[in-house]
Amino acid sequence: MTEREETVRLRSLTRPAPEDACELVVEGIDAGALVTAVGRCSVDYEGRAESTLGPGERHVMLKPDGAALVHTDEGQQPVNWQPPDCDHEVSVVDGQLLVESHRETPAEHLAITFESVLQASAFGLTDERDLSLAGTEEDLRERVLDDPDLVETGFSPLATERSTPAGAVDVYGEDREGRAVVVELKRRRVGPDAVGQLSRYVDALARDLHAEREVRGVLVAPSVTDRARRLLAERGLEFVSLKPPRKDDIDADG
Amino acid sequence: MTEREETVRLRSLTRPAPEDACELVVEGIDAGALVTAVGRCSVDYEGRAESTLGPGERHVMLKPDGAALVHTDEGQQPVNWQPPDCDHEVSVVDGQLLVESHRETPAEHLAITFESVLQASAFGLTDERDLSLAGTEEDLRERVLDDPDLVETGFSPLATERSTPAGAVDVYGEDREGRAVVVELKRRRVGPDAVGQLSRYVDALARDLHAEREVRGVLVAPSVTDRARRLLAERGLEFVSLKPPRKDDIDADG
DNA sequence: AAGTCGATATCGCCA
DNA sequence: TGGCGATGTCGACTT
Repeated sequence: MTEREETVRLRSLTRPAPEDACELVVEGIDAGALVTAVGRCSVDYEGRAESTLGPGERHVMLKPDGAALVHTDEGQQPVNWQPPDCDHEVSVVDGQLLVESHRETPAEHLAITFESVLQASAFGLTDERDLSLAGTEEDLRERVLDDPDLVETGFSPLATERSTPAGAVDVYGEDREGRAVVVELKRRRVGPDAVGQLSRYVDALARDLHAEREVRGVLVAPSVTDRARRLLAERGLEFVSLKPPRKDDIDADG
Repeated sequence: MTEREETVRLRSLTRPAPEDACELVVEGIDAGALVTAVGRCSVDYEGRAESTLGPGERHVMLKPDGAALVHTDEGQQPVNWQPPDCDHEVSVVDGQLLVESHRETPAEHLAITFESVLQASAFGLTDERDLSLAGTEEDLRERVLDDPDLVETGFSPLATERSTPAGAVDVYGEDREGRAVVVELKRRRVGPDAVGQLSRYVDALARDLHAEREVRGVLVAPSVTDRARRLLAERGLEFVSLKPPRKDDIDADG
């Protein structure tokens, strides 16, 4: 006989006593719910670095995959967090709700101590999570492979992610003269770091190929900064202005 | 005459009608509250890239600084978001709660359409926000400046953030022989990118200084990957193993 | 488990 | 405001 148990969609408590908040959070985590607790708390972290955060009112989210987020009223990023696959422990210590999250490799521990809880909620969520994203570097690569002349008339792509001792080259190919060409793609305006990356690949490939073989390096991006342009020139590297396609462009290609 | 208005600490609705959810969210935003809405929704984004996300149950957070976050039940990162300083608009369209967030420079628009709302809350939060963090690259720099012999016996730091045509050098100094030394600091194990960064600085400084002047490059980090070690060797660069101090070490220094 | 690199990276600092 | 680099970056993919 099977007990038909309806998934608990929502449990919520307003200004709960620490023991009641603890029970809701524990049962929510056990049930695979996304749990939130809002209230005045302090946060201590120790792991890859160390941090302490004095008392203040914050929004705490515990996800069923083991992630934890502490958000203040400002900023896109959480002020403290734990990544997915952490173990959450919830308890009441000295009359205060204590939420701890821990993982190994690397060893990291987060402790959130609540002076008071304004609201605690447990949400049973289901999500297909089918995000469709366009305008990435991969889209730019497909654009280049579809029409290599956008890089340069007569350019012939031979491989993507071609490995070198310095890392994998985005697009490797030959120009109309048969010279080796390393293409580094960036979806947005680039600075000196991208030039360094391209330069590394060109150097590594020049060592790998026979010495007499010339290797050209081409940075493909919407634009470059002044400093990046100078570095490109110093190293004999080239730049081609190209943006990742918009969704409409991709559709039109079909 | 001043009306003494107590800050609304918490307003919350369970399974509200779209109109009621809309009112709560609008008034919450106007009051400078952190607003959350949990429910089944679809999300469309257009800006630096483009994305669509089909229906699913998610947690939406609107911060008083203009940030917006859409969290699924998985992952540390939001599936969609807007950065701070965006303008939020809330309305009911075709009987559905619609939350929009927009900014210019760059032009970005986020639209969240709710099929249903499980819970909507507005939290009036106050936070001193005094995060203390240790174990950063800055801590590592202070450790090196306090005891330059940790880099090498006789090393003399002359400047931090010394500018070069390729960017600013973390620590610039001289070795016991009077040779110029570029030190690049990293708080954690490094890969090829850090070698490229150091290499750029050394090249740029060698150009800037008189040609006969030798410029050494030293990467200071806890450890390096194999590939990074090979790249260092190829370019005649050096590595010194050093970690950022823990909080206890910093205290002991005082 | 570790290496490598992209990201709507975000964030802070400085010119 | 844009450039530049750090981040407890995260996340995906490969080895």
